[in-house]
Amino acid sequence: MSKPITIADVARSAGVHPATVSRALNSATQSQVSAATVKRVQKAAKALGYVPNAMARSLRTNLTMTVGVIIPDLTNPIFPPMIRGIENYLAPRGYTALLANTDGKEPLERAAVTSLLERRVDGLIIATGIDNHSILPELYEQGVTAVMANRGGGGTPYPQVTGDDFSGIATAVDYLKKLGHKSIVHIAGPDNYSTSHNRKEAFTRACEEAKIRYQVVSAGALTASEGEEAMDTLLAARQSFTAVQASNDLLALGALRSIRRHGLLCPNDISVIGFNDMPFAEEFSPGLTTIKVPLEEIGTESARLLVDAIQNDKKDQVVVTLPVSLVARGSTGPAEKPTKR
Amino acid sequence: MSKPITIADVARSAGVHPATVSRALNSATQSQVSAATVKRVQKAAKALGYVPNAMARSLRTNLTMTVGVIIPDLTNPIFPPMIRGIENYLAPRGYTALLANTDGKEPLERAAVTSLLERRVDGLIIATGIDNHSILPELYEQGVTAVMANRGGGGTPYPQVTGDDFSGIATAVDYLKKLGHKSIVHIAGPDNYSTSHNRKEAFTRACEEAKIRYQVVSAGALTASEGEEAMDTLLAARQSFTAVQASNDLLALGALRSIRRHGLLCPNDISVIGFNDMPFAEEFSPGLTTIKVPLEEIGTESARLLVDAIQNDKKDQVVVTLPVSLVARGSTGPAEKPTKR
DNA sequence: TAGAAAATTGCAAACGATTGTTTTACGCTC
DNA sequence: GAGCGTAAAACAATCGTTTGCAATTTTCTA
Repeated sequence: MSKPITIADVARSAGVHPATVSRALNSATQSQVSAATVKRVQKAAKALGYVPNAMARSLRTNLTMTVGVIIPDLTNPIFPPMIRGIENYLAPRGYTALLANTDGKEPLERAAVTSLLERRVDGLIIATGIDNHSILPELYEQGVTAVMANRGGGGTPYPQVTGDDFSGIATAVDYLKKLGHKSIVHIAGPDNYSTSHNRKEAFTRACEEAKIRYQVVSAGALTASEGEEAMDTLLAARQSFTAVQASNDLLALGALRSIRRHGLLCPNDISVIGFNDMPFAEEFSPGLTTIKVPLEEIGTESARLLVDAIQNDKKDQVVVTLPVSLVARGSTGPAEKPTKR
Repeated sequence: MSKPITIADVARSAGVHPATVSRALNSATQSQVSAATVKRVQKAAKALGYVPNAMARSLRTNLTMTVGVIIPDLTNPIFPPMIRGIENYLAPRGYTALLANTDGKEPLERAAVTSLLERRVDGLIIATGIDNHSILPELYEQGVTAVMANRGGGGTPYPQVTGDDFSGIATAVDYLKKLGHKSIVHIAGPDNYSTSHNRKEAFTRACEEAKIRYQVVSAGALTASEGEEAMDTLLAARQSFTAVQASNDLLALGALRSIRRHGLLCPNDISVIGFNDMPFAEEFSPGLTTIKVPLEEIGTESARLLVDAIQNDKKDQVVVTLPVSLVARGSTGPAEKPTKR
């Protein structure tokens, strides 16, 4: 930031041409330079504290070795593990991830995408949930390489990586059924999130197949407070149900709060089961039974697909569905347990 | 990625010189161009789908409008709020944050810093805790603009933004004293983290001033499992204490687990109080009494200082200490409550 | 209406790397 | 010792912008 050392400075100091410095410092072209000069150049570079200018390089090579990651909200605990997975795959391969938070708002998402495209990212990993806005087709048309993580492709043939929502929900419903529950409720998220939509669909299907009485309520957003509100209205209506399956763990958390606030006991009065197995779900009170989604693996796999698409110019739509599993904790128990109510 | 539209294409299409396009599209220089041509250029740019190349621009202007953010571990829940604060300040000012995870390991941190410097970030926000490694002085010597978030400057005069560890600990100790506790334990983090160190110091000082019997044990890392282990050994030694104050909430969480596993009750047998008020601390069982640190504000403030330093070339060491407050929840209660043990 | 001032626009040189194409130098063979 | 092949280094163009300066046009002013 004070004294910018360029390749020309190094060249002068080593007594060679800039082109030779460039070749000597790049492992792919080092063979074109005699071992002696490589040594000399490296020494000079180190002595001067030369730091290559990635922008100048990218301008010339048309490669930024940079990947944009678009997420709705970093404070939602399911994302950090995904990002970790992404970075774990990317870093050893020389790529850097550029994170962009969008709060799930379309204008912010547009701005983020624009900013990333201006920076000429080599590709995009998109994890924001909203399905129906127009960005995706636009991107696809522009020829932008991208992968969808934990969301659908919004009509585009982009590769997708998700957890297995259908089997997860089926497992949850089955588990509740085995515990003796005969009437259960699904707290769904907004329907324009592909995961919310899928889970809701999976739920109704699973219940019908299992011949269990069910009911679906919708929360306005995937947050604890929305979950709490949904449960409040459910309890106020004094519906008869003994278990709740929520579209994600935050909604389930809200449900737990509401149950507690109404003086009821979980799981004695109502069992609750979430989805995702977000960090700290086991610390809830009671510990949350949920469907474990391999979040970090979703990240890794997305990154893998993206790098593959970038490097091999692949265009085929791959859909990777990762297996999920039930984690039983304290928030679920047998129905009709002999208790007050 | 398919057809790169450049400023020259726009110029041709609008029938003007590239320089005019550049000026017409940049709000700072728009005044130098007639309103009519601005319109024409903008229309042409939109029609062609022109996306400016940020790298070419940066190369010329020597400004990337980019800030590097170095954190040890994104999955530690105290960081997402900080990052949110940073981005909230940065985004409206045209800056983009580049995140780098380092896992707290020095080699990874070096690699991250290198990568960021190659990308010519305008400045760095550093939130990794380890105090004694040599990167900081090197950076300072190189003239790199940086701000320390939630950590010390490691001997450099970089600006710092932290929560008020001393008053926070004092408040916690005072609170425990008022509850009647007469012997308390501090679970400290690694001593080379400036916050751990400060909190430990603050603790011993506060206890001595309050004339309370105290004891300090050290955890190997700031994780729940280390906290659990520390508490295990404490309980195994059957020390006489009625309250624990942990260096951060994760350690406190570990303590809660250990207490539960030993068949003891919190707060009846032992009170626990954490530090940070990380997200979901209130969901623990019992809800964790802790010292609330304004994490998001730390982020905002760090970003503010950094942008200030970048734009005004400031070099003075500012130290911002933000006020903290006690949040009382279920994990603390009166000492000597008439209960088993 | 000539001439000067002001407003536009065009020109061309950077910024710092990479890389295809020479040029130079060296070591052999015959 | 001339000719040739090859290795090593140099040359120069290029990537897409921005911006100081010059050239041109427009707008005033007297």
